[in-house]
Amino acid sequence: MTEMIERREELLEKIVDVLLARGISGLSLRPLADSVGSSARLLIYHFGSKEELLACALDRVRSRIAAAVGELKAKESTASLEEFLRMFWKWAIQEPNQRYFRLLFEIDGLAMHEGKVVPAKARVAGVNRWIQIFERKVETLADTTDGRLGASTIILAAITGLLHDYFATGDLKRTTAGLNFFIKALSDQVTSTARKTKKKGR
Amino acid sequence: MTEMIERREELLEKIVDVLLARGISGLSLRPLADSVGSSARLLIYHFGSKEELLACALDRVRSRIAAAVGELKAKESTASLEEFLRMFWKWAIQEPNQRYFRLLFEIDGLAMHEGKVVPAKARVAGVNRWIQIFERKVETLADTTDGRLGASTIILAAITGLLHDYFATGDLKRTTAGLNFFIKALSDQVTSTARKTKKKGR
DNA sequence: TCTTGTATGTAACGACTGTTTCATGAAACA
DNA sequence: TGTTTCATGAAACAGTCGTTACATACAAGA
Repeated sequence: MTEMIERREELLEKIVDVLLARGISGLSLRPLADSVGSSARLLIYHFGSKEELLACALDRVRSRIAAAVGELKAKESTASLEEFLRMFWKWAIQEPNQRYFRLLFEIDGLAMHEGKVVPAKARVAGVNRWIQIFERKVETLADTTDGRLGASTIILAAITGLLHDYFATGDLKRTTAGLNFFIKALSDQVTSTARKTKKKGR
Repeated sequence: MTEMIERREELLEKIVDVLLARGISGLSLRPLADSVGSSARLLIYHFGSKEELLACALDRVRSRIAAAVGELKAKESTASLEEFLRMFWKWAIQEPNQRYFRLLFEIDGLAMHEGKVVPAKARVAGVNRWIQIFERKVETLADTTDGRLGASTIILAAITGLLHDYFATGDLKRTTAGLNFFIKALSDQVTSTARKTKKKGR
């Protein structure tokens, strides 16, 4: 009983590694099985079907990411938004974290059309749904809930877009320049919001 | 001779339509052929191989996009950066233009790992490489070439990220709020840059 | 009229897909 | 010891993949 679950977990970790290294599209059972030292027969035996296997593996990926992001957040909990953005960027483009985002981008890309290539469950792991990372950092940026939601959204979008750009072009200098420009614009927003808030006497 | 090319062009247009509607991943010859009223045999006959076919089709996609973007740019050539960004957003999320971006996101996603799923040629069509769209609009945002490159990069990244977000979540209200926040931050940058430039006596 | 080249259909090829069937070994439990 | 359960391998299944061989029209040029 426990042994079976253990073997499953063991396989799952290896599968996740393969997924992170080689991506999900075009992945088929036999080569995957070879990579993890197993057989297609056994993968089906342990997971029931390929779809279930992928669902489990991607769930595991999400857990890994959540844990890694949680660590980063805890470590930088006292950082300002600007500092945190720089930390996050630096963290996101370095291995092995970069692989997480590459895989998420791939999954989001596959979900752009209605095909059933990626199991439905997996989509919840997409790059979006990350808004809450910045939730406590944007309080100085806007004085309404809607404003703060917009601020979180654009911050996530900017980071997402910059990562997307960097992964596709490999141009670290230009993308970092983009981040710097963004952070500068945000800082100015902070001061102007602070000024406005003070003026309103809040 | 001409007839053969004509038939090829005819097929190509239909293939592009299918590509835009259904995406590229998992697309195989026989179903594609059915959709365009042909046969796998003939697709190979006309294009030599599936890879060549996809390369041609994606090149055609890129042409269509370039033409559409060219029109938009010409129409809004006198618009300010802020106006242009709103126009571009409105234009990008409406059909049929939305399909272009969905396909580009899918292709970029597939290119995140080294698989040969997408023909090499196709990658030049990615969402990046669009920097020059904003090249003449960012002059007021920074006073150095590097600064302007950073500005273009973050503008493209923000739009890219917002589109990515909208396509994945369908949340138009929040993503539009994000765009508004971004445009406001940009406007403030414009005025502060203008102030600085004036102060410098340029 | 005969030849030649273009267009198309039918069928097949070999490789690969996810999955299943059957067999067997080993271990745990009665 | 006998029975049952779990783990694994070998092989096959039915289907799809991109591609090709073969046959056959039809049209144009000699």
